[in-house]
Amino acid sequence: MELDERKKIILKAVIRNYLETGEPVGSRTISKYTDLNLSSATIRNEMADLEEMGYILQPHTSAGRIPSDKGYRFYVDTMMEEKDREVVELKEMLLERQDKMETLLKQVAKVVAQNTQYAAMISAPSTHRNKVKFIQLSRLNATQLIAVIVSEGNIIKNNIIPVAEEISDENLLKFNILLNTHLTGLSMEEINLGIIAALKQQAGVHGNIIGEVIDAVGDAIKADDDLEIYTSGTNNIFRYPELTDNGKASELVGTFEEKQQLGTLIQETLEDEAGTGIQVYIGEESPVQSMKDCSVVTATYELGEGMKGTIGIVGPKRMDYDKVIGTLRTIQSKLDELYKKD
Amino acid sequence: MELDERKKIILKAVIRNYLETGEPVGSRTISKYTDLNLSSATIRNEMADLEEMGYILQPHTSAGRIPSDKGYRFYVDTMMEEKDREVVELKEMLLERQDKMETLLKQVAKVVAQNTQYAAMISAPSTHRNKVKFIQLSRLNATQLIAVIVSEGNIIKNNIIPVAEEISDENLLKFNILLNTHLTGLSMEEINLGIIAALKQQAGVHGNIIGEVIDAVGDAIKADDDLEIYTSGTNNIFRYPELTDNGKASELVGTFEEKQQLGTLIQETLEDEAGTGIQVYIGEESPVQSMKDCSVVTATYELGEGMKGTIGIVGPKRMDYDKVIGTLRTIQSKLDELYKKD
DNA sequence: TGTTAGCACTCAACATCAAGGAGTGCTAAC
DNA sequence: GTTAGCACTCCTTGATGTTGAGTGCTAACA
Repeated sequence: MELDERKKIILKAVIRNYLETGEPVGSRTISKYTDLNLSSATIRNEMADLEEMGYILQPHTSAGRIPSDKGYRFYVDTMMEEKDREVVELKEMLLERQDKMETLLKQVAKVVAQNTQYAAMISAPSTHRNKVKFIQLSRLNATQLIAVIVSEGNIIKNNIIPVAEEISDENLLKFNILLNTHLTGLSMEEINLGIIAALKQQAGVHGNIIGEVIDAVGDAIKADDDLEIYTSGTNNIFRYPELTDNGKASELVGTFEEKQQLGTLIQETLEDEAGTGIQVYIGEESPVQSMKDCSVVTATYELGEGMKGTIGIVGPKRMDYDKVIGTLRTIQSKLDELYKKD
Repeated sequence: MELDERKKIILKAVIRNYLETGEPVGSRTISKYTDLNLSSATIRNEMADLEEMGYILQPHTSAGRIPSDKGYRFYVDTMMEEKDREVVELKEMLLERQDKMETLLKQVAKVVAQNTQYAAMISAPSTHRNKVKFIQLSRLNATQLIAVIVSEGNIIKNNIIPVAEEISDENLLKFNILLNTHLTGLSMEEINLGIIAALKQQAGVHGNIIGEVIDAVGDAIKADDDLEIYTSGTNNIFRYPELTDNGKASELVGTFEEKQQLGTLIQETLEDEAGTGIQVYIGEESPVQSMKDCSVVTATYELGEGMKGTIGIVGPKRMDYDKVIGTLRTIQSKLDELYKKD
């Protein structure tokens, strides 16, 4: 069977109505709601077809129809074609320039959650392809050095390095020059074994310390990998009974607190990124188990120079996709602007 | 009326039974449960007295009794007298020495939550009374300095300082010596206007920059105040219907995510600290609105030298106070040990 | 051939009602 | 002071009926 024009109109009407009310929608409603001028009986026949085709389903025999995952998918796809540039006015949107990346991200998550009334999460931009901008070793005391590593985007990392023997001021200065000349401007991937060997050689007798230092630098960089994710509006899930019934709330709250599983979502988004960087996971499509009853919309944002992160919105399948996608687009561009002012 | 010995026994029996079952407990149950050898009728009379005195209450006319806040308070107080040193075996307790304070705290929260099956939170130890150990200014580029401040306990803070005019290497070195000689060993409160004025004077022409630097140092220290709190096991609240019915879950989850309100709890605990550093807030006693239906047990822990933080456990009023307090005691001593190995 | 009116049917939701039972308060007897 | 007995309360549970929204099917219509 084919999804002809009339079926499409009816399907959209069913979905749109369900998004608004959250109640199963019947044939009579559609008959009045659309301007097709068809009787409820005709609509019923079409709806039976749509059900057979898997776009809608009945919670029980004598109830109206609700969209299936496949139905939502159809809706999202056609909707995204139609209004690709819908601008959404954000209430109380205040994203000031923040020194601290952490504060900025928390703020973004909060704004997104408040505007959409769904749960929001945001991952810190990966520093993966980031370049080292500045390294400094200082002596904290006889047995400890402190390494400060600054990368593009002014992400600062510290690490305390224990050392066996004391290092003279002279050597410390030498190390600093050595490290900065050799490592500045390199991305983390580019610091390979060859460079490390060369550094060790030039460090002479204190070569072993250079080893420890490089390890520490590696540590500092890896530490960033262990997903910094901020969430906001987790409690918005309680607005939607279908997410919180039957103990589902517990799982979802757990996922949002643990953040580990959110990482897989972020990962997935970053990997198969489409043109606009916005993706919609409906129900079973979601890579996260606890979100099989939700829809998840993710967007990659960019703070320039490959500093990519992900924003995610989690809500019921009957979420307001228009608004959510619009909000994410707006946020994307706001973040873009923010960086350009730099 | 007086709370005589028999009444105490009955009250305790009621509470203990209610802690186990979560159901209102009737006179017949108590008559069998205790070894008082009293008939249910006698118990009934006593229970009527206890209700009049406000220790227990009836959900409805023909139901058994449940403890009131006052009842719980009595129970907790007498219980804490009796077994002040109960040792609780912690399952899977693995607190390894962690370089990163953050990782350690998250781990503690997780261990506590898993062991007690309640929601747990932990605040980072305050660096308030902490002493400056090391300050270093470095030049990031022509217009930016980076300040690294290390305090006792190796808490590291960074701050980027924008500067109008470029500073020579020579001056930078001078500044560093100046800052370290004057500020090292001082607590944050001790850095007063007098010292700042003296520093500015000695800095000469670049005095204004010193001002900015001090401000940044202040910033770095204040930044720590904005409560680093980690939570774990928030979803444990779903184990207890009395915490999640009627939309209460939403509020609680919100509180745990926002963390701001948890701050007041932490604050309160740190302020009126008793001997053992453990406090119990039952129902209305809690300073946090959303926890008026919960009990909260908090404990201050110490990582030596005035580095005090707070651990909190949030659960239903019918929580297993014995176990919770035992767990907190154990954690307290483990953390103490951990620091001593330093 | 597509559309529609009509009708019997289904089923969740809701209200009503009775039975069961846990527990109480009170009274009178021990 | 303690206890047995009894009437009473009120939640809980399950059964029963009613309502209403919505369906599928059929036959008639354009």
